[in-house]
Amino acid sequence: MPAEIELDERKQRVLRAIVDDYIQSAEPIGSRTLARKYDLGVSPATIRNEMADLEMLGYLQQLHTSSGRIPSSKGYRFYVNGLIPPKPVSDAEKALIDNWYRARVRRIDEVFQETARIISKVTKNVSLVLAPQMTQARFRVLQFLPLDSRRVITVLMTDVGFVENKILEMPAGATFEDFQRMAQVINEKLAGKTLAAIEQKSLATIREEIADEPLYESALEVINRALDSGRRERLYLGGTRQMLEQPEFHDVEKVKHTLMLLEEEELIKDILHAHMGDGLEVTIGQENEDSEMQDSSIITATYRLNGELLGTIAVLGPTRMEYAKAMSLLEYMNDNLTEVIKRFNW
Amino acid sequence: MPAEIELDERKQRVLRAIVDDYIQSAEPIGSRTLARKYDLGVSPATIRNEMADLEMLGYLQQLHTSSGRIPSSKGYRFYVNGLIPPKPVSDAEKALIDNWYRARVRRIDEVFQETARIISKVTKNVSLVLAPQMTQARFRVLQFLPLDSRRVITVLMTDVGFVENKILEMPAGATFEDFQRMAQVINEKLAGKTLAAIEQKSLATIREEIADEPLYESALEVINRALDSGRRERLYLGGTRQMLEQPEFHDVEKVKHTLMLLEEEELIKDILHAHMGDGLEVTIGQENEDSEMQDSSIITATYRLNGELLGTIAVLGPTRMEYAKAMSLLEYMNDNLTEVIKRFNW
DNA sequence: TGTTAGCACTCTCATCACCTGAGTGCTAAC
DNA sequence: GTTAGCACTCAGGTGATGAGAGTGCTAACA
Repeated sequence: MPAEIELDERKQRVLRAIVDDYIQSAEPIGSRTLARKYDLGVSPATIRNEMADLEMLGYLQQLHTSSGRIPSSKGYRFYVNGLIPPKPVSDAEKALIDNWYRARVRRIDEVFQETARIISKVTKNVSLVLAPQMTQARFRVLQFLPLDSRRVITVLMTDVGFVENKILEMPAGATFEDFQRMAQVINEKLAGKTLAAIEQKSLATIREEIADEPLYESALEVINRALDSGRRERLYLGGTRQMLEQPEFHDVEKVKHTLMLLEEEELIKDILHAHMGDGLEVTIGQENEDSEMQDSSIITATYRLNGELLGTIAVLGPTRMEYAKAMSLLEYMNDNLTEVIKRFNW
Repeated sequence: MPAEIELDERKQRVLRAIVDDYIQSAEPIGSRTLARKYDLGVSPATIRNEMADLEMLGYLQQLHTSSGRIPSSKGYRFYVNGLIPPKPVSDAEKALIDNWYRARVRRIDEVFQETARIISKVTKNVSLVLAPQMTQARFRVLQFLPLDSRRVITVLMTDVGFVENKILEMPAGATFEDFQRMAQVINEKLAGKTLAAIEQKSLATIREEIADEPLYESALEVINRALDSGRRERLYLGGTRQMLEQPEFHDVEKVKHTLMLLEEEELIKDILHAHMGDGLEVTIGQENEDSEMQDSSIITATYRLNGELLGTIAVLGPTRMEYAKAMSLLEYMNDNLTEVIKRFNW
């Protein structure tokens, strides 16, 4: 039976009023106060009946016999799918956000850090930003630069300006020319390849060719290191302070629990990956597969550049969350992020 | 009147027992329980008299008429100066710490991040690590590398491998040779100078000389940016989760307060600078000048390399803190940090 | 037949009185 | 100088009480 038939128009109005109110107040609400605060055109008794029905159908729940109702995961889901009032990001907020970026962002990683910060600041919840892998970046050049008589700086660059560098000690017999030769071989082999395409095989052939050079091990290490950190997706967090504003976290134990969860970087990344799709995705309470997340909701948005999937931004909070606000903010930040990244000549 | 005369031996023993106990339990303690738990050789009544004296002299304080005593700032001070039981870092802990560094640290900034993490993990308090400025690093070379027909990568290096890089768009008429020429001028002027020594004056002369080159503004911007981030001391924080373990932070408001304080990066840096001296410094509760810190203690240690002041590491927590443990840990981390930094060819 | 008023009932939460336990200061005896 | 004893204080737990917000059910009404 489709949802449209399951809930008639009045039930929907009641449900919406309850969710709206609970999102604001974090308190269960009963029929009388609901009738007083919202103009539903019917008496508390009628609302009571509707509420009883809604509870039967699983949209509401009651903490104990005589307290008001609160929305269940199913209730929030219905609300998000159909009842949610639009709450677009205001022009003033947009201007604020733009300025913020301009003032604070200089390096590319700061883009992600600031994005996380902004999201948490506005939503007063934890924000997650998964920065893109750089496996699609192309190997540009490996350079050795003499530092002094016994040391060289190694610099590896890709076409997005991603740079890995290390200082190497020259062994006794080596000269700077040895390094130059070695660099030439490496550059010929790897130039233009994506980091993803540089596999052990191509490294092995290089290894053979330069095996008699001094320090060839170190040179390969620099490359490997660049590959490693290029493959690594970085996760940026924000809002571990802001979340304390939510009444849900007035209990220190809950705070601890959430912080523990957030420390599991791999787990968080997995969750974000699972939601990586197109556009906005909202996962509410018990819809989460992970048992740790059953009383949290997470909203994710995937950002792309030229059609290519780059990463994900997300808001994580209690199921009682300002979905409308968070959703439109994520949507805006998503577009914005793409723009900002473009500015960085990604 | 010197402290040695002010407190006779028995008073000292009583004070020490009280501080030891309070550091463990976080509860005020009274004469009877004190007599039961610690073998002081006298009756509760006698202890009561001593405690009354200690309170008169300002070493103890009472929250209300009939609860036990807790140490005052002055009490902690006396304890730290003379009564503190040595609590050296065990060999097992040392091994653990070493492994930790080895497993997690690859880049130089990770050294500081991990140091902060270790300190907070062991002390269950907030840790602060102020990383050294790089103003003493020497300008090594500015390089332009062609990326494609319209873009170049700019890389600026110092003798400690500190690298700043940016991708520049080439304007219509410019050629790569223009950049090479420009780089030559800049390198001649700046090579070997410390970042601190590169002032507006020398930049101005360069500006004059290359003013007719395309994109000279961008080149100078890269240099300026390197100077900026070289001058900036980075602050690493750790333990905002661990601090929740302390009973002092069972109240969410306190947590908020501390997190707010920690967000004031400049303030924190000022505080660390103020304590930058030689060796270990302990500042207890009301000894802090900042009014926000009156019920916190901070222990700082300054690390150096070849006699040169590099930075500061610190533990920040409630006045009730395991001073002995924190102090010996900081001392050890201090030495350790110097060693690790050396390994990075700083 | 759907809506509403009324009523009895439930449950949480705040308040108050009360008691207990841990602590104190003071005094007198050892 | 030390200690036992005693009267006193105060925080925190326990239990009773009542208010307030909520419910479900029934009967009356349009």
